[in-house]
Amino acid sequence: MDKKVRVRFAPSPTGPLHIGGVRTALFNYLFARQNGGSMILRIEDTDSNRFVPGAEEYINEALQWLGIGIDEGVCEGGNYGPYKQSERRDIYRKYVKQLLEDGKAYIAFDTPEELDAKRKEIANFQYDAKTRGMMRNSLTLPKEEVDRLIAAGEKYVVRILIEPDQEVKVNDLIRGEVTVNSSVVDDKVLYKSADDLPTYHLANIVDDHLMEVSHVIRGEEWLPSAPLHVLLYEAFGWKDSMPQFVHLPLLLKPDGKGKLSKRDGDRLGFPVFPLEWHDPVSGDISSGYRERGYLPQAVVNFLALLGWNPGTDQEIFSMDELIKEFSFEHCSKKGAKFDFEKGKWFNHEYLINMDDAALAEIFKPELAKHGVDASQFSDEYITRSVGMIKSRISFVGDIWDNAKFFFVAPTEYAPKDIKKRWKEDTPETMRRLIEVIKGIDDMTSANAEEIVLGWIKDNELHMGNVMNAFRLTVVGECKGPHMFDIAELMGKDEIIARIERGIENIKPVVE
RNA sequence: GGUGGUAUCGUCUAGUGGCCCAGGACGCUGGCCUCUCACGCCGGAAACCGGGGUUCGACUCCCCGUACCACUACCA
Repeated sequence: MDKKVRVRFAPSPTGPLHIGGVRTALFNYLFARQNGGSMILRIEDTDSNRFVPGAEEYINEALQWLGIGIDEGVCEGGNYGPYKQSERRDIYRKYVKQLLEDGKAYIAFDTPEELDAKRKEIANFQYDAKTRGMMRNSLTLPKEEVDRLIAAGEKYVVRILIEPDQEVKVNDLIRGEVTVNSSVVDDKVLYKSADDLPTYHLANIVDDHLMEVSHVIRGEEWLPSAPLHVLLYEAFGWKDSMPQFVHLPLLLKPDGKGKLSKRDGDRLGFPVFPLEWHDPVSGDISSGYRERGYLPQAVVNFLALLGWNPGTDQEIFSMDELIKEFSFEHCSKKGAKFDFEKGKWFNHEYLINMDDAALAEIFKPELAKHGVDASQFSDEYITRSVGMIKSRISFVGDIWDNAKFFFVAPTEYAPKDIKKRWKEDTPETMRRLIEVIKGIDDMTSANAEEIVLGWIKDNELHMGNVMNAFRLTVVGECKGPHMFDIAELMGKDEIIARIERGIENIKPVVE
């Protein structure tokens, strides 16, 4: 009885894909994969005024980066194309005509100015059964006049004819049945002759029907127009094959009120776009998760948990696990405030659990960016160094800050650590330490540690002071991995050289 | 203003009438570990919007109020 699952993600190419849109795409994808269905990418470019060059390419690249696969679309092809609405004019024209002929819609000549005037004149003005009798349309004008106006090239729109006082029921998989009285839905514009294009509402219904979409999974902002869509399916006589509706809760601002917007990212300092976006008109650059050093799996995982939960305590999910566990029953009805700190934590988790060698590959370009020739170091050396520091980073970009000492000897030493750990007698102690290290044959971490610590103990030196001064000369500051692990990896010569440089360059802070 | 939706720790959330004097996670915080910074481990503070019902029993069901969100374009 159930038809094949076919879902669509239908963005408008009016700018970069917003993170909320990404979440919608993700849920569509998860549901499609879970049910062995198809994921369609449809470009809704029915507003010629808002077209932005590059936006469509951006959408494709972003979805690809995140691993949200598309089965049918402009790039992928498919049997239900074209997948770009601006290329479907002929189709829409045919269905507009059908509606007109069936008396389900009518032609209206009211100009935007006339409508504005009416809205000012009448409180809560709405183009509907109560008001259309006083407007300029094919219901009030004689047929000859209508024909004359059209022939004269007068711009017009086609509006749906809504029967008042009908109970319209929208069945939503997350919210249950929502009932609205048709008297509050207006005679929406379905088609505008000015650009020979339908509006979203008409195009959406026609395309979903023709593309045999089984589930319309979209943001909650569409819920208020869902009754109109139901009425459109009825007007076309497609009620029986109408798709199942699912309205996802919105992504909200972290602070304050309202939907998450581009501005919030700028204001609060986190990306609201998956990829960096260069606005072709304003030249503005908006930061992206990818460029910020996020792993796509972490972004996906984080987004999935915004509005959905597994019903268990598990929080880390691979895409495959999400596909397996996802369900609308466990989707929240409530909008979710976007919490950047939690997103950061997810990335940290993914970085920590990442294979050291894989992380090293990601890090190599960063090395080059900082003027380090990666070929100077063996893969093993790079791999082991990132392995040692990965527990203290949240982003790919943090690797360099934490691991640079493995590749470049410190030239500056942290003043606050000098103050705390570099005393008058420290240089002498460090000279003695060099002698001790020179005597170590096997620099393996545990062995070197035993010898050095034994020396500290036998000479009744202060463990914290000696070790931190040692660390200061090698790392440049008092932080980082276990000292003897560092020493093992860098080798005896390099360690001794660094201690010598430290003795020469570090001057005690005199107060 | 109108219509619709939603309402559990600061945030994401579990909870589908008794298992809840409400569980997990992020963040915050005390401690342990320790040569440092992290990680890790052990602890802590922190919530059922208000009022009426229904019921032997409500975080859970109903109603009212309140708050918040969305929509209210020839944009999507």
